[in-house]
Amino acid sequence: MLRNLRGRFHPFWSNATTKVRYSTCSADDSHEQSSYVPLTDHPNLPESPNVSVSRDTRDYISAILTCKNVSEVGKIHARAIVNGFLQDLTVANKLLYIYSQLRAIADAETLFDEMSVKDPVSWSVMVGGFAKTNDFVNSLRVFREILRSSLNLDNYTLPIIIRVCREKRDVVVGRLIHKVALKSGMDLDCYVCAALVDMYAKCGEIDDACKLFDEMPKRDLVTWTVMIGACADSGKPDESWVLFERMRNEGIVPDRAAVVTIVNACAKLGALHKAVILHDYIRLMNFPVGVVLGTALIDMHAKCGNLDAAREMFDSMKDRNVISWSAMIAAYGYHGKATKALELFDVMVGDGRLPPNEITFVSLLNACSHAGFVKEGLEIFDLMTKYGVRPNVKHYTCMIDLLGRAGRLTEASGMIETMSIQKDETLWGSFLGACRIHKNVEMAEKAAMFLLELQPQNPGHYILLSNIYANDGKWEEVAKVRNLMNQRGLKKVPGYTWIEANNRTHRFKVGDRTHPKSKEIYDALRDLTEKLEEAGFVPDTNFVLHDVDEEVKVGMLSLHSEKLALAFGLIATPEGSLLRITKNLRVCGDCHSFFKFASLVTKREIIVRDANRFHCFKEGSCSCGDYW
DNA sequence: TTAGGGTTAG
Repeated sequence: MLRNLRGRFHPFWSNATTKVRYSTCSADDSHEQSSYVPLTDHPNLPESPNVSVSRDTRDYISAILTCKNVSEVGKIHARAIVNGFLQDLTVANKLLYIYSQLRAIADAETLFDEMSVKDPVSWSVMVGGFAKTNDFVNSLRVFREILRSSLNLDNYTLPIIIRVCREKRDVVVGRLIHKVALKSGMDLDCYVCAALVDMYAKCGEIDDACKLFDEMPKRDLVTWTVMIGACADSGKPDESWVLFERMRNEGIVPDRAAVVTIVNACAKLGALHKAVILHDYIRLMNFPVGVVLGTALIDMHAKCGNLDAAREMFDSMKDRNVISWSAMIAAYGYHGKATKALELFDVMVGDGRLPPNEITFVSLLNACSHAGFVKEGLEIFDLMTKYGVRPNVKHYTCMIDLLGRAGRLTEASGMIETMSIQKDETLWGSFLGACRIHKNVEMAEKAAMFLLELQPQNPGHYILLSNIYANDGKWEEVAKVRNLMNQRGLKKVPGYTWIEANNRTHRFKVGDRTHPKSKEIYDALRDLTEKLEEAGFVPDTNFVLHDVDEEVKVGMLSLHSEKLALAFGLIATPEGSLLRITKNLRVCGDCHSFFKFASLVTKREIIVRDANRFHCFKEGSCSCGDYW
């Protein structure tokens, strides 16, 4: 834009560099040198933009702020040059700012380079301008120039650059910047601290995030919101709920972003009762339910097991975007309702206004995979390219899952071999899972080798491989894998199961004896196991070695956290009522059969939330369509 | 004059 302005609006542009002009022109003599020309009458100026400007700085500022596009800014920029107002840092900075807001970073950069005098605001705006266009390299470059200069760090630039570290997931640089800021002796305000907490949390350093949050003398709404989201993202959504309550007790009223964050945390918690309370609160407070909050509510209800409430929310929304549609399609998918997911997709594309995106297709393929809809899944996979969506590794993973679960291992293997994109551990994990279900040791070995190469520090892969060998009676191989795991100092971290009973959430881990009703729980489990055995339940020995370390601790019984939660649910809720168990692990085959028999024997409907799907056990059947 | 937080999958 500026290149176009040269020579067109001011003769100086055509025969000298701007740097010379600025170097000979100080704030004191600017008017004298530019011999003021009325803004509206200068012969070289184009038609007046549709904004009111005057010679006064304040008028320039307000005129700049009314600009809706770069062309309008360019016209005011030209007038500022002509009338010598570019010497005014307030005007120049505002131009820089508006260029960066409009993502015209090249124009901002040209102006910045031409400014002979710059203040901290100019630098800060440039750091932010590059960050806004995701040009993190240049954003960091400008920030480094600030560090090298005599300029002081300030509370405006720091949040921007910390955010850049967050986006790059670069906690090393983020931590370094934090240290430099502390060393400078400045007081870090809420903006900086919120950015730091968020950066640490998104980089997986939740302990650092918590420490900083706890040490803050004062916290505002955004800081609380960041911490609530951080807990949810790091697998502690129950703590998000406690923090939200604490925040409100301190008199801080949540805004829409905070509400979306806690709704998201509640979705991860999978607590039906809390979901109801939260939605009631949102209605009571009259929070406008726009697209974002509406979509978060769809997701929350669905993940808390209430598919009808999710659909009701979806239907009530005035505006929906591709995320809202994808969330509803995904919800049908992990509830085992592939037909509904496919129908909704047809409605979405039939309307034609919202093209499906990558995630819509992942959700659809997942729905097909969980329900065993191989033919439909293959059709959807072919359809993707028609909508301009190129299959990525996640789509391929769904396809491997789909074909693998259906026992079409050779086809799945062929797809892996011919795909041109990089294979990741999830893809191999999916294939390995299928090999295990269909007891193909040879293919499983191959997949496991790739997995161990990709993630040598993941104990889950070693356990899976040793279980596959154990299944095949290859005890020497089992010992080798176990030894390798021990040599590398790897131990499987036990997962937790949550169950909601009487409006409270209880958490169990394998062999847990910390619950106050522990004795009753174990008695109930023993009784139930006896009844299930009478009804024909045989423990699945394929999973004997699963979490073997914990099993040694609890003796001969395979007390997985899921089973403890189920036993607690049976004693804590009235007979005949619905049981909802939400968890963060894959339900193993043994537990899956255990739930199936339990629903038959206890006449209860049991809903279990797995890592990424729901299983609804009713009178000995599972509606999820998952086959084990 | 410049700054921080929110929605879908895996």
